Amino acid sequence: MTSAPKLSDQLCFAAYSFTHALTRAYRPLLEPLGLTYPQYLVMLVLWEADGQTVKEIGERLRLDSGTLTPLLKRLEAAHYLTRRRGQQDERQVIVHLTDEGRALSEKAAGVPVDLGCAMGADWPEIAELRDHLIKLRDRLGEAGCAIGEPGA
Amino acid sequence: MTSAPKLSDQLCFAAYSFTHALTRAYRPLLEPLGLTYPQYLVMLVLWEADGQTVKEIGERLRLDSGTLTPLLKRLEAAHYLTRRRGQQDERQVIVHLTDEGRALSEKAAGVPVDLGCAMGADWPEIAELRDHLIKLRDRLGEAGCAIGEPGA
DNA sequence: AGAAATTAAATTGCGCGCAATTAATGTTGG
DNA sequence: CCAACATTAATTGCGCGCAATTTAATTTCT
Repeated sequence: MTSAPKLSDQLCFAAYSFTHALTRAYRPLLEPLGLTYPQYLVMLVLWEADGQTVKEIGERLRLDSGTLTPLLKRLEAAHYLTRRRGQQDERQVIVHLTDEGRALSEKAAGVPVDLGCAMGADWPEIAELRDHLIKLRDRLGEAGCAIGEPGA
Repeated sequence: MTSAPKLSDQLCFAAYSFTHALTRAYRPLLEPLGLTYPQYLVMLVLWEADGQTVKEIGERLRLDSGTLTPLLKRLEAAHYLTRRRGQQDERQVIVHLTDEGRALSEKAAGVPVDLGCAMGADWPEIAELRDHLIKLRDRLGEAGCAIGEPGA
């Protein structure tokens, strides 16, 4: 009875330390590109579809404007993208890749390959892991378990 | 050929967003205890074994003194622990729980249960997930794949 | 049309996480 | 013994992540 409840903490720490190990592994790969890992995620989103609003990028990455605004300003200062107010809706800011930002995607092509290699890249296992993580993440988001209420 | 390499990025983002969802889920549970998630991790380590050095805590949690020193100072200011230089080796700082810090472990007993509940708590699945994450984390740490060298 | 509510982004403040450096203590080798 | 080296924490600087607030633009309701 005393050992079972700890398991969720152990999973959480495993995820926590795994994520930090990941961003550490990405660092040397992304440094030549002049990107941090969160900046790389934003570039991935834009490479997939250019011209998104801050809100759209935030929904994709689950980040808010408090995180994204300064991050996007840094990417703008690095000349990888531009930020312009939408003309039909002046509230939103539309983010466009520059030529340099678009070109970066080719230099970044090797990154996921190297990363997969560093992880051992057991492909089916990795796909299964990803699906479990996403399932649990979405379940946490719904918070169907009276979270916030003190435990019995 | 274009879809396979993206998989590692997808796993990384899954882990990244899962970890953030986790700390978000912990927040309302830990707030009544006056702890952040990293602070909770430090307390877990000390509840397991009191009187560890900063280095030992850091090895356990994979954090360095740049992160731990200010964090421990906050926990000291909250009267959950004390920090004293070791007498046989003045370089190291030994961290001891206060009575209040020890007592906190009882108030925190419900946290992993609530968390497990919020995740759906399919126990065997969670154990498997934890083991996979730790295996990949440790594999990344070894970096046996010429990481840091630009990809072909 | 005009007031109230809503939405989007920016701003502020705080706590990590980590690289790089510094300061102080210990250890080792000549 | 003492100089070179190693180890432990602390410090500095920067980039997230997020809660809370603010500002500006748009929508909605009457």
